[in-house]
Amino acid sequence: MRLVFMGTPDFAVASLRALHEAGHDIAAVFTRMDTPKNRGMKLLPPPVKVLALEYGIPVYQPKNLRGEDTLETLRALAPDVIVVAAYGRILPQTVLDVPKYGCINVHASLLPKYRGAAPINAAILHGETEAGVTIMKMEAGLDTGDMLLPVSTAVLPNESFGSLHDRLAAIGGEAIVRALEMLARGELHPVPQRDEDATYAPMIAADDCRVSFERPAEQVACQIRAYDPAPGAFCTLGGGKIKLFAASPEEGVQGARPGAILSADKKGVVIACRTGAVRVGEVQAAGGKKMAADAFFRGHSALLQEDFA
RNA sequence: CGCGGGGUAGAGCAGUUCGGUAGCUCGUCGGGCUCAUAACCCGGAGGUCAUGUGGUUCAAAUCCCAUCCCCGCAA
Repeated sequence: MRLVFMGTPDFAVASLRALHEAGHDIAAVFTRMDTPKNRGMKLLPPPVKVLALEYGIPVYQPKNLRGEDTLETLRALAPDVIVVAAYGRILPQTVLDVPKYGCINVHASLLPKYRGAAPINAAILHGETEAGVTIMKMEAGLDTGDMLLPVSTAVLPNESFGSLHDRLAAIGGEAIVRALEMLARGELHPVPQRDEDATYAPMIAADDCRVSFERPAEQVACQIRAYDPAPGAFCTLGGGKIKLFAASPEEGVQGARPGAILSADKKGVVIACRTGAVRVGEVQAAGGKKMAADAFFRGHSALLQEDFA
């Protein structure tokens, strides 16, 4: 099957690799432009671009997909299908119409739940016990197309975003390869999404990552795990910003002042919430590296007297 | 040249303002105590203070210069 791949971040890399290793003829890879700004203004290529170049696949990084020249390029590539995985751009109808079999998306949720940009974070944030990947037929709406192949996986207890992300990326790679096999055999059966069951997972805003201990411990723990390891849920301690990682609810704590440090040892620091408490295994203060909470407080013992806020 | 914090013992930090004996908590090793322990007591080992064998100085972790590396913010 001759295809064009569109994707940008690490999640898409797994799919690109799987397709390449399955022997598909990947005529070209479309990805976003190198981000010209980082600390020190470094130009960073998207992960998908790095792998594509490694494979010797032509890479295109158009500013948008509406330009006539881009459309011409796509048509000239004559793909049977376009595979999209976290490309980060809405595909206009003109692009959707190019391939014979249309455009197929690898989406990291069990649709119709969590349409949108940050489905994996949303699954953790909402305490889901099941997550997954849905291979879907793309249409003009945002993740609204017919479902072709859903694959689910259990969310482990206290699992963080990073771990689930990597697993779903791998599952996505396997699923898209399988879906293309089924497509070739005419075995794919589109199933419409029930729009009334749909929920959205919008892009993560900086404020989403701010932790408030004036909430139940379960929610606090989910929030911390939803942004672990990146971008990192944060709060303040002793006037400084501090990120929190490796969180789990702590049993048997009640009535403590929210934000108070109840204990700190090798297993982490226990912080009181509105109801219950959370145990945080790792922290990272501004300017510092991520480290075990135990190690952090060994060098900042005065902060043990402060409250998280 | 986007803004900013940092590099000191295996880990985390203090010391740098105002140059003058290398410190703290933990780990580690040895010993003691204990029914026992991640507890407690005593003792020891372990550091070219990121690099330049750079500059200033009688003397630099500390002041000056250059370089490398790590991280937060912003995008």
